[in-house]
Formats: sequence, C-alpha cells, structure tokens
Amino acid sequence: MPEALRADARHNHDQLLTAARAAFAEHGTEASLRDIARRAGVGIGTLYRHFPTREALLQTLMRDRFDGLGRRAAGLFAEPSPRDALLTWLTEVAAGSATYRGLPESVMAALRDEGSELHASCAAMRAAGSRLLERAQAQGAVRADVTTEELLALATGVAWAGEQSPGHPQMAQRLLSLAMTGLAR
Amino acid sequence: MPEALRADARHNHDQLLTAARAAFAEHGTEASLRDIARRAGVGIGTLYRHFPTREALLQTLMRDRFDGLGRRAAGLFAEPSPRDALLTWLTEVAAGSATYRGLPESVMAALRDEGSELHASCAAMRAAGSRLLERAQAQGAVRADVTTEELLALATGVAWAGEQSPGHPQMAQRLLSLAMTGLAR
DNA sequence: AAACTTACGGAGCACTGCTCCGGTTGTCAA
DNA sequence: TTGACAACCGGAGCAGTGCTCCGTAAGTTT
Repeated sequence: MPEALRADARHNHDQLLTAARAAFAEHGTEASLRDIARRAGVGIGTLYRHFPTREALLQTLMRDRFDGLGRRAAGLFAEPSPRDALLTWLTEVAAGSATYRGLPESVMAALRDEGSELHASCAAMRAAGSRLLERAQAQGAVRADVTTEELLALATGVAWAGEQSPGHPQMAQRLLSLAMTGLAR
Repeated sequence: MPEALRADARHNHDQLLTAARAAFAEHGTEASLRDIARRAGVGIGTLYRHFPTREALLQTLMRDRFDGLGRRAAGLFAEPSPRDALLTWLTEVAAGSATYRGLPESVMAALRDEGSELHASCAAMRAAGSRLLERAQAQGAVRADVTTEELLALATGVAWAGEQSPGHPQMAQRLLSLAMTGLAR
C-alpha cells in the first residue's frame, strides 16, 4: 500500500504476506513471526519493519475480506427476501472470521478499535450490513430492537464457537440459524 | 484432592490455587505460571509438580463451578416456567465461562475432552442441563431439534463475544436472550 | 535420633516477541 | 558508467515464556 517502495522492499512485502497466510492457516494467528520471516526468506527485522505488530499483519490480510463482505452486503440487496439476505450475509461474516484459528479475536479487535488502519474497511462493511438489517426491519422480518453491533458480535461469537467444536463442522451455521429463528417456540 | 499429602505439599497446593485465581483474574488465563509460583511463594518446579499443565490448574478452578452449575440446573426444576428456567441456567453458564479472560476456550476444551480429569463434573452438568432442556421441549416451549451440545456451545460462544465487547457489559446476556426469542419476527 | 520417603527450588534449554544498528543494495543524478 | 546517498536488510541480543531435571531439604515414621 505505500507508494514508491523500493523494488526489493515491495518484493519482501509480498513474500511476507504469502508466508503469513500459510503460517496462519497452519498454526492459527499465534504462529511464530520468526517462522513467517524464515518462510519468506527474510530477516526478522525486515518483518517488523513492514509490519510493526502481528495485528498489522493480520489487518492487511483482513482488509480484503472486509471489503469483500461490504460488497457482498450490497449485492445481497438483489435478494428478494430481506430476511434470507441478512442470514446469508451473517453466515458469510462468520465463515470469514473462522478462516484462521484465532482470527475471531482479531476481527472483534478491529471492529472495536476506532483508530485502526482498516477502520475504513470496517466502517464500510458495518454500514453495508446496517442497510441489510434496516431493510429487513422495515419489512418487519427482523425485530426492530437489534443493532448491527449485536449482529456482528453474534456472528463472530458463533464463528468462535464453531472453531472450538472440531467434531461439528457445521456448528457455526447451525447456531446462527437457531438464533435467527429463536430457540423458543 | 490427593489423600495423605505431606503437610507442606498441601499448604503449597492451596497457596498455588489462591495465587492462580488472583493471576487469572488479573491477566486472564494466559497469566505467567512463573508469576503464579512467585505469588504463591513457591518454586516453579513445585507448581509443575502439583499441576503438570496450565489446563490442569484451570480445571481445578473450574470443577467447583461446573458442580455448582449442575446443582443449579437441578434447583431450577422448581421454576414454574421451563423456558425461563432454561434461559436463566444458560445465562449463568455464560457468566461462569466469562470469569476470567480466555476461560471460554478452556471450558470448551473441557466439554470436548472425554479423558479430562473433570469429565465427571462436566458430564453431570451436561446431564442436568439436558433435563432442563428436555422439560422445556416436552412442554413445547423450546424447539425439539436443539441439542444440549448446541446450547452449551451457544452459551460459551456468547460469553466469548461478551468478553470481546468491553464497552457493552451486558452483551452476553443480550445475545442469549436474542437467540432465545429469535432475531426474526 | 536415624532412616526413609516425599517434596522443594531453581538452573538451564529451547522458544517467543521485539529492538537496534552496522552493513548492503537499489536508485537516480552526473 | 560511475558515484553517492538514501532506503532497506539481517541477525545478534534482551527479556520474557513454558517446561524439565535433579541435587538438596524437610516432613514422617520407627
């Protein structure tokens, strides 16, 4: 993202992102940063210059996902059922949060942190989700007292629970659909 | 819990538990074990002899909580509304899981692990919860296709989400009540 | 009090995140 | 092409971590 980067710097930057993706996929978000630097064929100092913190590294990887989810929400406006559109979107939010083991923490942190680098992406995604929610509420398909914040917390919490239930790969989706319909009869 | 423990051993055991409670409350479940040993006035080797793993230490602290929740479920049978009884119990499960930052992970691990030391407590709690659920289902107050496992995952996931939303102290309860009633109208 | 068993404590290992700075290498002007 | 300078690299090094191992100390029993 920085312009006018020297050629070797740009190359290392990309190598680091590739290595980080692999390491996070393999060991979760707590993967060793030294190991990521090694995989990228780069010194540990270089890693820290490009990404001063592990969260910075994760945020770079999350940005695309957030932007995608924002666009997806916009696209789901075409869906005739506002209720289904919302549920579909929440399911995808949950799925995205579970890409790497441990990612839900970082997603919640990004959602929380106003000063974050990817706050713009975050806000755009949140706004798109809000429109989806409001449409459903306006049509009376979803209760009026729910906030976007609660929805995102629920989706992320459910993603976390799914990640903790290895024996039940569909747990997150199941819990989300339960919450949508309601446990009570 | 081991019988015929030498006097100094028993004393150190208790000191360690006290120190662990304080440290976990202060720094979450990732608190330094060296620090816990220091607080207890004990060498690091002593800590590891009494509790060979951090999880063992946590489990000792969780056991009482699980037993309490099991008894609580039994007590809630007196509650006239099966639905309210279940919601109350789930709320308390969630609250218990959020005692220390990071505890939800360990709770899920304990629920999952059949060979765990506190599997007995776990199973008893789960069974008591099942009875509460089945009563509500028999009365038609709760949908019939929900399992105890899903309920516990939901409660723990919601506890996790609450822990990640420091600005909203009631988040966990709110999400639980939303899930009970259902987001949809 | 002696003998025996149990328990203690911390040095030490391999690892972690992170900093700091001497050395290298791209880049751009002459 | 060459030189000079900024930009960038790499890894030694620090303080911290989880965990092991074993010589030493201290309760218990006779």
